[in-house]
Amino acid sequence: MSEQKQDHVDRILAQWRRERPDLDVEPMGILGRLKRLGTHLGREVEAVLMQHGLSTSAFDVLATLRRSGAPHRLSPGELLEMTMVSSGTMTNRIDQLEKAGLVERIVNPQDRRSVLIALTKKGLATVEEAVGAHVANQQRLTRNLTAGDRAEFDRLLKKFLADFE
Amino acid sequence: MSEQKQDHVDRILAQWRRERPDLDVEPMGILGRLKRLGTHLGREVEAVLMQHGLSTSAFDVLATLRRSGAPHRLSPGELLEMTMVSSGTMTNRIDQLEKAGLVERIVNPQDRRSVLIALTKKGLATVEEAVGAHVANQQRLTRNLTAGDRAEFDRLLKKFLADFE
DNA sequence: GCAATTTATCTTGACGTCAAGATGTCTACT
DNA sequence: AGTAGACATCTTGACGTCAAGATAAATTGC
Repeated sequence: MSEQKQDHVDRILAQWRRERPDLDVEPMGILGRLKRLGTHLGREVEAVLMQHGLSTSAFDVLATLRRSGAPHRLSPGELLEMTMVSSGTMTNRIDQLEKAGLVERIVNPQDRRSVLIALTKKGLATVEEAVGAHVANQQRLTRNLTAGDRAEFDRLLKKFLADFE
Repeated sequence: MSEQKQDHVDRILAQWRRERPDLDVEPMGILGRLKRLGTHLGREVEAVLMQHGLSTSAFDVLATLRRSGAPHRLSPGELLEMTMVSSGTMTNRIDQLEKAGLVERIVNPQDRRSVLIALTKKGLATVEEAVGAHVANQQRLTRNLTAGDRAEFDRLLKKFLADFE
């Protein structure tokens, strides 16, 4: 019972059912909602991080370094493994953060092919502040789901995600 | 019971719990999985559309025109309402599709500020073919979820999405 | 009718991303 | 030692996106 009101995606599906009744659009509903939700959430997250002078990309790198624990140093390759981006993208992110004085490249005397990316004092202070606001924002964004909804949603996301990683 | 194995996001959360036990990271798990899943799904979708010579962006516009029904014409403004992108992005998408001969701009004699974007014969043929492959791909991507999972997942997505639109 | 406002689309410049390949370094084997 | 291959990072060029503002046309109010 208590079918929710027709939303944007329902209208899209209704158009397809009228125009192409041969297609099974149930998966399209799920994937369409997932994509729209991701876009909305991404924008909400970005808005808060921007108040701390960070893009989502920049925050991702700083947060990865921070949660790796002291001394807050990882190689570009290690950062790459944790962030689903290409090597070129990571190089670019590190360049920007270095220009902003939030990380520094430290040569690795053991292996001169590689470098270590280290949080600077300023980078650590910035990410510590930003992560608090970010987590509070994430709580705000999920507060309209009940505890049961959140648990069930997370279970389904984890199961679905497991198909791809 | 039957807790699933630790995944990438679980490892991130474990790091945060060790480094910042003061933070409540439950929402971060949900939002993190949602983002990663969206990235994976986006790449899978793109791969199939590329086989038909289309980017996801291009397909979105062609599909919006197709499902609007004959004569498959909408103004840029109408396309904008349905696609969550900025006006500059839509102009660029239409430019690319026009160059490729998949749509054409038709002047609107009623209102010379606006134009109508129409699927060409080639555009219609392309999207009809692509949408079949796309829907089949979406079924493949969701086939590891049970019917019950899919219904529940869709319910939660719809409820969550409603907060933002 | 005419000016001010609103509407619809397009332009510009900046940013983040990727794939492909270049560069420099290390390792293993001869 | 020397060389072939593997490895780690960076460079390049193309693409899609956005915010902000430009342009042009329609509408409203006087």
